[in-house]
Amino acid sequence: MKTMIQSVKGTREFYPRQMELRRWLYAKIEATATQFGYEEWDGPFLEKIDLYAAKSGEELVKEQSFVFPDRGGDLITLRPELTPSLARMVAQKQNELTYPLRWWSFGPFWRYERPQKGRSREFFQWNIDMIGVESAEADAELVGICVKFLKSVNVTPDQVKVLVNHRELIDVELGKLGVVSDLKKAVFKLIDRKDKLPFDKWEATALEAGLTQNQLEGVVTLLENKELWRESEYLSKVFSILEKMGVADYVEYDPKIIRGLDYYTGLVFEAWDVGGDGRSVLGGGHYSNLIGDVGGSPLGGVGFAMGDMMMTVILEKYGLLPQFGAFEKTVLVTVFDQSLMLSSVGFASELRSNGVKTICYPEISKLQKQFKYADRMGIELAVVIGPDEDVEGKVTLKDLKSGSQETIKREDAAAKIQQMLV
RNA sequence: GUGGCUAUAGCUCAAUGGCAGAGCAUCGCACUGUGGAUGCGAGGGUUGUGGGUUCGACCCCCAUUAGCCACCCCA
Repeated sequence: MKTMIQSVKGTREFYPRQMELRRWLYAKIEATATQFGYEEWDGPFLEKIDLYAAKSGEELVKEQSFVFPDRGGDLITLRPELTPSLARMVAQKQNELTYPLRWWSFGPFWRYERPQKGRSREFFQWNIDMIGVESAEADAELVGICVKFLKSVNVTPDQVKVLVNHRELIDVELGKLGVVSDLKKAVFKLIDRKDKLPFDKWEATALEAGLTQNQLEGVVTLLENKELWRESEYLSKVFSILEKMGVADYVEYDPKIIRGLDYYTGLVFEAWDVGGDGRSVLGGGHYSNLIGDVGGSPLGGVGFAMGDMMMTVILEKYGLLPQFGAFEKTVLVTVFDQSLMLSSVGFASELRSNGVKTICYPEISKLQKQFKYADRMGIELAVVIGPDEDVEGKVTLKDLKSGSQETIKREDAAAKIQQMLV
C-alpha cells in the first residue's frame, strides 16, 4: 500500500459498478439521439491548442486546458470540449456532407480544474449538434432533444428545467439602453454572473466595467422580465414548437442565460437543477460563425453538451439511478470435487452453447464457499453436480432466491434453466 | 488561482497529552452435499509524510502531500 502509485488527480476510475452506470447513461443518450435521427461520430482526443485559442473563450484555453509540447514542439491539448473539432471536421468535408447534418458523440474530455462534487479533471460529455440550418425549428429541436433525454431518465420538470434565451434579443435590448458595442461583451459576462455574485458586488463590478447608473438599473429591470421573449418573433416560434413537441413544461424563458463560450450567437440554453444548489447540468446554443472561423465557408449550427458527472449527481439526488443486477441472469456451476471438476466444466460449456451466461467455479473448494460467492455476486441460480447426480446423469438446480432446488436429467437442464432465468 | 474542513485497520469511524479501539468486511470453526441468519474465534496498524514541543504525542505547534467541500469557471 505504501508504495502504490496514486492515480492522476481528477481522473476517473470505473470499477464495474461505475462502468455499468456509464454504459447505462450511454445507452439512454444513444436511444434519444437515435430516435431523432442523429448519427454517432467522434473527433481526436488530442488537438493543437490553436483550435481552441480562437473561439472558445480565454479562460477555457488559458486556465483550464491540459497543454503540453509534443516532441516536435507543437502545443498539444487534451480536448476540453468538442465543438471546435466538430467545426473543423465539417469544414474539411464541407461540400461532401449532406445538410442538415445531425451528429452526436459521447466521450472523454479534460479540464485542469480543482475537482469537487460533480466536477473532475476527466469527464465524459454528450455532444449533439445539428449543422447547416439557421432556423428556429432546428434550435427548438435541440432543446426538445435535451428534454426528451431528461424524460427518458425520469427527471421531472420540477427537478430540472431548461432555461432559454437569445443573445440577439439581449443585444438589442442593451442597444436600447445605450450600451455601446464595445461594452456589450463585458455586460454579457455580467449578466451571466448576476446570480453568482451578491448584488452589491455585482453592482460594483458593473459600474466599474463602465455602465452608468441608469444603464445598470435598465439591465436589472431587463433581467427580471420573464416575458421579454414575447418581443422576439424567433423565441415565440421556438416556444410554440416546443409546445407541439410536448416538452414545454420543462422549458422556461430566462433573460439571465448567456453562456460563457464566445462562439454562441443566437439561441442559448441551459438545464438547471431546480432544487437550488445545483450548477447547470447541460448547456448549449446556436453558433452561426464557427465553421467559418475554423476555415470553412460560413455555416451555422446548434448543439449542446451534457457532462456525465453533474447528470449523475442529479439522478442520484432524486433517486433515479437504476439498480444494476449484473449477474441476475447468470448461472453458477459449482465444482463438487476434483473427480467431478471436468463434469462441471463440461456442463457449464453446454449451457453457454445454449446461450446461457454461465460461470463455472474456478477451483476446488467447499460448496459453502461457492454458494456464498454466488450470493455475493447476486447470482440467482446455481447448479450442483455431485456424485449422486453424476452417476444418474442428472444435475441439481438451486434457485437462490427461494432456496428451493430440484434434481433433473442433465439433458433437460438447459431448457429448464433458460425458463427459470426469464 | 482563493478559502474552509479532513487524513487512525480493507471500509466507516472512535480514542482528557498516559496500554491504538469498535462496527462492517475478510478468514477459520460450529456446518465433510448448499448462500443470506446466528454464535465463537483469528488475522489485520510505522495513526498520510517530515520536523518540533514534552518525561511521554493519534492528540499540541510548524511544514508538506493527498482528499473532500465551497468559490472562480464550466459539463
